[in-house]
Amino acid sequence: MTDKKEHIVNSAVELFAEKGFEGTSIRELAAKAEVNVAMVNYYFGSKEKLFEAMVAQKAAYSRGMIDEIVKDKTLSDIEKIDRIIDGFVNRLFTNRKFHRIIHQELMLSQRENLQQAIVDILYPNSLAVKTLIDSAIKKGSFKKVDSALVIATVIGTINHVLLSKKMCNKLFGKEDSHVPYEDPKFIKRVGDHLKEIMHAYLLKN
Amino acid sequence: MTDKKEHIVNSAVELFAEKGFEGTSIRELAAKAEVNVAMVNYYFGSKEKLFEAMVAQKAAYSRGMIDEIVKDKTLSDIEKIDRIIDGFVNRLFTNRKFHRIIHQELMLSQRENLQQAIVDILYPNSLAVKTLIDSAIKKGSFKKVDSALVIATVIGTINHVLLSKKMCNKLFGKEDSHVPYEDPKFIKRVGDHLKEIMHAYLLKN
Amino acid sequence: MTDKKEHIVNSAVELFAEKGFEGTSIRELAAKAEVNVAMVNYYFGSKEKLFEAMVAQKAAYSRGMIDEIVKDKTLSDIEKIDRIIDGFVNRLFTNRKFHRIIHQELMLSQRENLQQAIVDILYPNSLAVKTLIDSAIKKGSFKKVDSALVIATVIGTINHVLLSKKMCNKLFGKEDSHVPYEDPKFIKRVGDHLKEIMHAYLLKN
Amino acid sequence: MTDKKEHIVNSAVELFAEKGFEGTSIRELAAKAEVNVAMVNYYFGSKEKLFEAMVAQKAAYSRGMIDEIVKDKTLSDIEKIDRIIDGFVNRLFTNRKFHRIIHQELMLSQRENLQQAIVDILYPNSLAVKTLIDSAIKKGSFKKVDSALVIATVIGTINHVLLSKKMCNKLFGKEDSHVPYEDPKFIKRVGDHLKEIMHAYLLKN
DNA sequence: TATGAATGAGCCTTCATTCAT
DNA sequence: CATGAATGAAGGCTCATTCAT
Repeated sequence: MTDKKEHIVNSAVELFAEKGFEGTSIRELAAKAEVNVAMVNYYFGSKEKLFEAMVAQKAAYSRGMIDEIVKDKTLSDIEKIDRIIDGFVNRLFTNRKFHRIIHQELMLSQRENLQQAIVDILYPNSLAVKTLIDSAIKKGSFKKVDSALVIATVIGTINHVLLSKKMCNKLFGKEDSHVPYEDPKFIKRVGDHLKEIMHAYLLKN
Repeated sequence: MTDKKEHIVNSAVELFAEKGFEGTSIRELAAKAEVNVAMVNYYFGSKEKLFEAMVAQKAAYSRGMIDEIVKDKTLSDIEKIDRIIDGFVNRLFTNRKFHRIIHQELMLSQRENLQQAIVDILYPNSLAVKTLIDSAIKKGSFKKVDSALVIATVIGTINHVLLSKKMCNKLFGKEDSHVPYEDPKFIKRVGDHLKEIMHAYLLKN
Repeated sequence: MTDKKEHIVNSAVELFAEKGFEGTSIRELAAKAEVNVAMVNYYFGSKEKLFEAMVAQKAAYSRGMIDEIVKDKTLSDIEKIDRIIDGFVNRLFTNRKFHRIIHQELMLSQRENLQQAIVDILYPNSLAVKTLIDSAIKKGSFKKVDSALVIATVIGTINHVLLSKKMCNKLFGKEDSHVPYEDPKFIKRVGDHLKEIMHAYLLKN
Repeated sequence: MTDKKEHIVNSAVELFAEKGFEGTSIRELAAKAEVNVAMVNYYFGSKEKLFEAMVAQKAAYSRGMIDEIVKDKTLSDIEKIDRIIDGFVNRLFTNRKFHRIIHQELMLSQRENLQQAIVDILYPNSLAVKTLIDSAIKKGSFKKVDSALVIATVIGTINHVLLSKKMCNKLFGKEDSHVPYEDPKFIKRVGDHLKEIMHAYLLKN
């Protein structure tokens, strides 16, 4: 991919995350990427196709991680859960702007086919986690829990924390200028919380 | 509030939830509410002020519930948590369209002052839960946990489930036409999951 | 129809005749009609629908004339032909700008449904003339001629003269500034020419 | 002229005839001619100059034919008229796409200098026919007719028939898929009609 | 109070053209 | 000689809003 195309995509992530799809104008986007307004259509064909191209490119980060962890025979089931939690926390915090876009898009009923594409990308992750837990339950290493909802708790917790800087700072007693999402201590704290919850919830005492 | 004003606000909730703020046009809104296009500006002054008015009106539902539960001296701490979980599940499922809007709004950096208003509305809930847990920890009835993140897990889990009908149906093995958010069994299942998690996490074994 | 709508339609006739459909911009059109650019879409929905509305309105002039002449029992067949020629000459010269648009539109393969509409409007005229001639042939008052092509000769001759002022002036030895289409002598000349031709062609010697 | 240049010109004739000058984009044209978009400007300088080049090249076909017929001493005056009619019918039917463009161009007031060029090309034909008829009138072999309008009738009739396939098929009772312009019987019919008209009109009985 | 008409700004997109190689 | 990339202008259209009644 050429430099300019990539530059446009990166600017798009920023703006779409801040203002949403309809709230972002091509003029604004071109200004941020320092290219001509016509370039966006030249490269991507339309605003919507740029959006799709951005999703296709940036979504790559989410693939594969979970599978590798699940397959790893040196890890116990609960260790796998811990690794998966760390994996999600790191990826969602790192790619939080893109993740915000995905989040918005899933909520809206516009652009149905894009929604389908997103579901197709995210679903395998959820399924892999569910399968892992189900098999651990069968083996007797985990308690009988609602395996399909575990992933909702993990990702939901992270999402909720990523939702609003303002809310986050207020809850954790930081001043407004603090950026919790780049604070390693805070990131660790979220991971630890999830791991403790899951240990308590999944492991037989 | 006159009938027409309320009618407009209700149409606004529907459309803003489906299409977002920028994605919803006043013409569309007026058509759905079956009023004149000029009516919206006449009543509310502007599209943005209609949005704020809608938030102010619909947000009322979320106030008070938690406080009553916390104050109730006939309940144990864990019973209070159970009641709070049920309260959140019921309210978020019932008002899911409005909740979606709030969710979107918190994510975007547009309309800063509205964001502040939303935080001011939601924060007391979070604080009350945190305070409840902290006092239970002090009393020794709960384990030492990260009290500020408990609320994130509760609301985050619910939100994640409410995010996308498509994803939800896929994860829970239902066909595409199923509407999980109106299925009492599904709602109960989410509440049960959260209560089990919280019991395992908060209670000393 | 409101004044403004009619004003826009009239400006549209002028501009479309001079520059064609694609060659005319809505901004230009709005400027000529002294209305806001948004008015065109407000009233007509789109540039194309304005075009169709204009055709529908202006096409009315062409209906009925021929039928009346054909039905008139006080006229001989050749007198009817003469009247029809005069009718066509007058109408095409008077409405030459609109006629030019119709002419252009019939030539292009864009806007197929509009083309169909135009054919539906014009065809009855052609058919009525053909029927008149066929019946006169049967009666023995006209020679056996190719009745379907007579209308082509009448309208084609007028069209060709209306095609280009420049060409016309050159052929008839007038200076470039002359406007033949508003010169009654010239109009009469064209009518006389067609009548002489048709007399010679249709009447048995 | 190189192959590519000619290829572009030929594609231009097709597209300009179907969609008009403004309705045809350089991208479309380049796609049809299977050359780079920059090629058109590279070879011809601009879209307008391509148009002029196309006219200059394709207009050649119309020159000379009439002169040869007029000069031919073995033909009578009316035979010359017959030959001229056949010549026009054949040429206009064969080059009908290019002719359509010329026709459109004469009608519009854009591109004045191109219009002048077209008039300069077409006028000699008209003049030669007029001169032929005037001399025949002087000799007494033709009736005293409006010689300048004869050419309008001949070309106008052919044009009118070439105007719209749809209209033509309707008038001549053919189904919509029929292509009258490539039907030799139909072509002959138009020529015969014109010759009969001209015989009746020009010859003393 | 209520509304159809009207407005100017902005939208996304496409255009003919030019540039750098 | 040829071309993919790039550009500024203009295109048709929709927007939230205001006006006149």
